[in-house]
Amino acid sequence: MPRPRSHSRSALVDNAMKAFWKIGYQAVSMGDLVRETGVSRGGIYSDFSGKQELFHACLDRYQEAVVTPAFAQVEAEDADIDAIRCYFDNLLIGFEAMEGFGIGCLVGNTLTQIDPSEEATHEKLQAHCTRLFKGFRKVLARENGPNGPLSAAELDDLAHFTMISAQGLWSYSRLTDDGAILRRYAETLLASIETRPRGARS
Amino acid sequence: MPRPRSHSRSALVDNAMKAFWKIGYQAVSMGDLVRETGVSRGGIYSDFSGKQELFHACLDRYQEAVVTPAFAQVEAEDADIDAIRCYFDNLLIGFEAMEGFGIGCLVGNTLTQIDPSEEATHEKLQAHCTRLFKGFRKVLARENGPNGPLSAAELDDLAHFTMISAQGLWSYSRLTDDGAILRRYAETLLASIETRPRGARS
DNA sequence: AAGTTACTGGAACGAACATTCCAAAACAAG
DNA sequence: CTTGTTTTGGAATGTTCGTTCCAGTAACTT
Repeated sequence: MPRPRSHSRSALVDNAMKAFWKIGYQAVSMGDLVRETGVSRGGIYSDFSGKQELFHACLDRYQEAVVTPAFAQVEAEDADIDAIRCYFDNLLIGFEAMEGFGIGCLVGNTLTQIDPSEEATHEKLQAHCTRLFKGFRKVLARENGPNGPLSAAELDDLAHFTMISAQGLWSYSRLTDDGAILRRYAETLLASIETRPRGARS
Repeated sequence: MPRPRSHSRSALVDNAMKAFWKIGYQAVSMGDLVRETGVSRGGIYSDFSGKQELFHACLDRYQEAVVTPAFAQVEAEDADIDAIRCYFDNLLIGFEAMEGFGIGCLVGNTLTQIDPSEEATHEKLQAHCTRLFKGFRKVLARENGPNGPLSAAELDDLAHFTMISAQGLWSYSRLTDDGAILRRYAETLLASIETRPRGARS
């Protein structure tokens, strides 16, 4: 007898995520969200207690709908260093396909808009970075092999290096519309990374 | 006969800059600015047409009061690659001296809060990145020498690499309070850069 | 002293905001 | 159809925002 939902919760979150991504957490208004999601104010507030809770759901959705597919090759059990190359290559295909400036990474964008006292949000952002770190770290360790030239601490460093540089790439994609610069950045980065576990230096 | 100013314009901009830096362009309110600068609403509006114009003045002030001193060694006429090392080292001393999370770079923070249609702001951010790029580029070219292993295009790439990575470092300083990770990031970056003009590889 | 200018503190304003509320509409089941 | 439930569009509410305004006061000149 109850009327079923006319809007799906996941479609709501999906569109809201895109709005937060494009416009930014602070700048987006509930009016924007109503327009972009096609769900009424009442509908949104019946599913979420407010803007922040909806945003948290969007951060989770970002992980599963954006990060998981993009990062799948790196997180695969048998991934080698070419998976990292592939990950960056796919990012760049995205940048190059886009006209005008990029919109960056939702996590990176949010990072500069909240202050660390909003702990729940802050922890989600940290979790994202930890996820990337662990993904890279595992691949680099495999590439290094059981008796490779890199110590555990050096693997940590290199994985952090990769993760933070990837964030820099996303961030700079908002500022330049020259995909070639971004591509050469990624190539320089990959060259730096690939040299290491293959034993060119300690 | 006119009464002289009781507040200095540069102190106003200086304090406003800090507020924008800490709290963010979108999140800071005129009330915050009044409190942080100690200048009344009327005083602010008599010097600036509004929040945005004040912010632009703050971006300019950031260049001269923050970037210029921090970057002076790199921009010096006789700078060599140790100047770059020194630049990062000073950044890290700053990170390590700070308790809790960092506040990032005003430019990097702003980058994710405005959309590119605000052209005047966007151009100021691009100018900042160009400045860093040119500073690094000149040092790397000098280090490379007139007949060094790196071509002009490779010098461009490496300078972009350094600049974007520096932005990544600033950005990640907002997310971690572990200065050691940031320091090792910088060391890995410097190791990558230093290998190149010294001819270890083409 | 008077005159002139500059700043303050806060009131006032309209716009925009997040959130709440509800009458009407849409739908499903009987 | 009727009844029960859910969703909608938009009005209403109370807050906060950027901005304007001004009476009072402080500082300087003559």
